Amino acid sequence: MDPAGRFELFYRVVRRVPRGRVTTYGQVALLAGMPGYARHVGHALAALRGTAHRVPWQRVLGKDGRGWARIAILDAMGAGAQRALLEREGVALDARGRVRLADFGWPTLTPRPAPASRARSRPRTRGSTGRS
DNA sequence: CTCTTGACCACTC
DNA sequence: AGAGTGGCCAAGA
Repeated sequence: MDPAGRFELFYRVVRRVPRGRVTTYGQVALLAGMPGYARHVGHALAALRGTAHRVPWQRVLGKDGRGWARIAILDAMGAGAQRALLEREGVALDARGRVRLADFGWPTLTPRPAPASRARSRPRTRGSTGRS
C-alpha cells in the first residue's frame, strides 16, 4: 500500500472524534491498533500542515497527567491556532491550556472515581516492547 | 549513512 | 510538582 496509507489509518480515527471533544495521541494510536505509536500520530498530524485535509487535528492533544490533556504543539502559533479552534468548538481550556478529559474527552471514558485504596492496577502496561 | 529532533507517554527521582 | 530518563519510530539535516 502507499506510504500515506499508514497515516490515513490515524486520520480515520481522528475524524471519528466528534466536534467539541478531544482525544490524545496515545488514544488515537491505540484505537488505530498501534499502541505505543503516539509519536507517529503526532508526525502524521504534523504532516497535515498547510495541506487540504478534513482531519480535525485540533481535537488531538497530548496527555497531561491522569485525566487531563494539553496542547503538545511546540510551535507557538500552531498551539495558539489549535486552542482557538477548540474554544470555537466549545471546548473549555484551563488557564494552563489544559482540558479535562472527563468532560471533553473522547471516547467517553468510564467515570472512575478514585478509589479510597490506592489500587491503581497500572492502566498502561506498555513495558513490553510489543514486538513479536 | 549517522545524528538530532519531535504535535508522545509513563515511570522515577 | 518539576525535572530527568527510557522507549518507540519517523523524518529532516
